[in-house]
Amino acid sequence: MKIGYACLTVGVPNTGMRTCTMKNARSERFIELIGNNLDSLENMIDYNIRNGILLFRISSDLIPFGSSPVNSLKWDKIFEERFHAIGQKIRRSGMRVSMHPGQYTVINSPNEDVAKRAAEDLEYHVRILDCLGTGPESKIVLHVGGVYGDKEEALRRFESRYRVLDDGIKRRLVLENDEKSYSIGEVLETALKLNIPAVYDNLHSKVNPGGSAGGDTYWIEECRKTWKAQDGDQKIHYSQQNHSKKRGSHSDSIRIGEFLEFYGRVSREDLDIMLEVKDKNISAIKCINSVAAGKSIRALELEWSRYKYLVLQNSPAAYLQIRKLLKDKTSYPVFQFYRLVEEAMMTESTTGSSVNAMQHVWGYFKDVSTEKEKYRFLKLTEDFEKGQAKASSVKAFLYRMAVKYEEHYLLDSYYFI
DNA sequence: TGACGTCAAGATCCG
DNA sequence: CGGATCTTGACGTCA
Repeated sequence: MKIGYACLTVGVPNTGMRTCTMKNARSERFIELIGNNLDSLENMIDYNIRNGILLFRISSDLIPFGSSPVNSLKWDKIFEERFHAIGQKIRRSGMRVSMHPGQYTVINSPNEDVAKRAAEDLEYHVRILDCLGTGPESKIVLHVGGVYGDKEEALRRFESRYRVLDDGIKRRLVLENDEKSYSIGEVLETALKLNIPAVYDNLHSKVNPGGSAGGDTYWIEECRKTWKAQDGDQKIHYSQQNHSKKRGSHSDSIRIGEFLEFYGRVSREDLDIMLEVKDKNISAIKCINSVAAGKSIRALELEWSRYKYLVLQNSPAAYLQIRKLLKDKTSYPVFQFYRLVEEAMMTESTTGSSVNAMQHVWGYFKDVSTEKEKYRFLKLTEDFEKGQAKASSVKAFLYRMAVKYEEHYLLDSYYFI
């Protein structure tokens, strides 16, 4: 059982994907960007290994214009060794990586040109995974596509287009239900017919349940039948509704109570859960810690070191409660811990509590900073208290200080995200 | 023709 | 000048 996250790692330096616009699309630029992106990928993989995250989706942005004729670079050859080194880390750690072309890769389009580009895009994704040397359990997730006024016909077109895809694509391709057009029931029908593993997405299914009823456990059980031995463990997507956005929008963070309720119903050793959530790795660690019974409290102390100044900023009351909660070193009060963190995140910070947190962070620099820096901090906090400066400006300054004085404890903090 | 979603590049504004 | 903030780009479907 693995829990993971998609594409980007938040709050970790040098993990960003860079790209360029069409008008800057030149080989030299590509080489520079790909080099940067492979470094970022490696940093994300390293981070995942350090944090026990063994399920990860690699961003499609790894190679700029990777599936476009604009990029004719032999990037697989040029960066062969880099791919190999990163692939080795993935394989040796037992990490399972996947990819997921976006909503614009449409294999069943009536437009032949669109379908052809979609197939090329799938080839691009396969090439990345092949370069990394990952096995057939390393999947590429795809949606069925559009409806075009005739779903039967659109499904038939998906079928015929699928049949002529390369075997290299077929051994990795898996089909996911979407929130608009193809419900999990419809996806399953096609998946069974074409022998493609089906990925159940709980939120998509809630928004687009299709005709037949059936809950999470029912559909996961049905999808399980489409996963063969060589496909690896069954994989699902899990996300939660963002209540302040439109239906189907992913939440900023995973609400732990809601997750554990779901997990309690569906969990099994041979099921992998890919989280789709805005705060990515942060929620992944939260969920991993929460389902690990009897982990050492050190795991929570590590989490506390990342959350504490953010909690202090929003809710000094929660801050004190968590400190109390973590006093008993023989306990593992993971649920209460994350509930208190969530409570703090829902609390609006006051000017006073914000300044208090800023001063706690400043404490790291009090003795090492220059006079100019001391003055700057004083001025910034005064301005903030008078409403003449934003909290983000003060925090940006504190972050630069943390970088300059290499305060790793602070650099790992969620306070700056 | 614009909304949809996603992210960063690119442009512009501000002190 | 640097940092913060707004706009654009790249993709295909659908109203």
